[in-house]
Amino acid sequence: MARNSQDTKLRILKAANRLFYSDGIRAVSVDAIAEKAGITKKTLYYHFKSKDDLVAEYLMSRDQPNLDAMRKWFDDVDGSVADKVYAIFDGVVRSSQHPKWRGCGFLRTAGELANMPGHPAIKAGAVHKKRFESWLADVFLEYKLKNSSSLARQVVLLLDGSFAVMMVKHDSAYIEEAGLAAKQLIEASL
Amino acid sequence: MARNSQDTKLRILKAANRLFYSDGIRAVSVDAIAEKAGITKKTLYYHFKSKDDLVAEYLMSRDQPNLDAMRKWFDDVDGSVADKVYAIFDGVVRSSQHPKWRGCGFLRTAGELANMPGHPAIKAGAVHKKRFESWLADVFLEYKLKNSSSLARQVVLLLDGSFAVMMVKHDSAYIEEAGLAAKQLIEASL
DNA sequence: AAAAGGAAACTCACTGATGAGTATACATAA
DNA sequence: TTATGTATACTCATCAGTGAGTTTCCTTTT
Repeated sequence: MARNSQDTKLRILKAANRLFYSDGIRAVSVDAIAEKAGITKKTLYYHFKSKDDLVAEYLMSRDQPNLDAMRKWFDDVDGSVADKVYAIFDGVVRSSQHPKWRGCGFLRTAGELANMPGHPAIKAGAVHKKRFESWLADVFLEYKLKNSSSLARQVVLLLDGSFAVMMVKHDSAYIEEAGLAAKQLIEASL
Repeated sequence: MARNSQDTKLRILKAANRLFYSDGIRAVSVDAIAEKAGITKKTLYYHFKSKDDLVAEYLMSRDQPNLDAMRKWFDDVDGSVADKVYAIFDGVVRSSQHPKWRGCGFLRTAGELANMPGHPAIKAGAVHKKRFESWLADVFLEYKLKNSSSLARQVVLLLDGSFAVMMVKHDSAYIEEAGLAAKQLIEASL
């Protein structure tokens, strides 16, 4: 067994990632994560001071990868800004086909911890959403759209709306509909 | 203590309502609900066959009241359809000021139970969202808007997007922004 | 170069609390 | 007296977190 701190910590985080995203926060025990990571619970507590701490680190570790995925979908499509933003929604549609897809981990975690407003995991979610919104606003500004920051918020609302609706009705047509609405709002701001 | 079945069942449901909505599903124990209702756990299990059953009934009991609130906000405002729909978002803004407000119970429950796709509580959420969407579509049809059903979906997406974003960033400006987007989309369909 | 020491990374086995659900019995209204 | 409704007191599983001790590896001393 690797006696390398970074390696072990990463394995724990990876196990936490899979289990928390798949089953939720309170549904997953620290024992289950330790077992999945192939270490004992005490070792887990050596690397993370509490379950709450682990939850927060789990979400922080998702910030950059999620952002990168969105940007890639945007960048990889040729066309107008509206088309490129629509490509983000299309990327989410494709992701949602995967059997392990469970929507947005940030939103689901924040919803589950709604009675703990100051929880670091919720802050991590706020940071992530903010970074995405800022990136969008910058993009819209580059493309010389009117009301770039309002528009960015509206696109965020539509995207998170897609995630929300998908939790209840597992029908990706809603994501497409949100993409169309986003496209329309962007085109009206040209 | 009232030995009236309906009365007791209602008290249990009321207690479940408050606790589930406030703290989430898995964070609330059956013991806590029984205590809040002023009965013993055994009595609770006499009226509900399991915790899952109670969760489902909790959400089903919220369907009509939530729908009524939305309709009232819509009806109580004079103006164009766009104005009346905006009033719904404005109603949510006002609700969100209340310290006990925790967003949409249907979405939060569905998110928490995302690993149990067939759970009756998620079905109850789907029914509720569907009824709201259908009502909106009917309203838009009455007002002779183009693409009434698409438009209804877009408004639903914006509203649920508001709930989602509010879970993470407690800033009601997002609800207003969603309301403005909804207004704009509706006006474009006149 | 070899031994000693100490810190870092780990395990085993446990605690006290709490979880969902139940066996049995008693009370009340029809 | 019988069905309905309620209570006391339990079961057994699982929870987050910990106490005490062990292994590995690197550094320092001789």
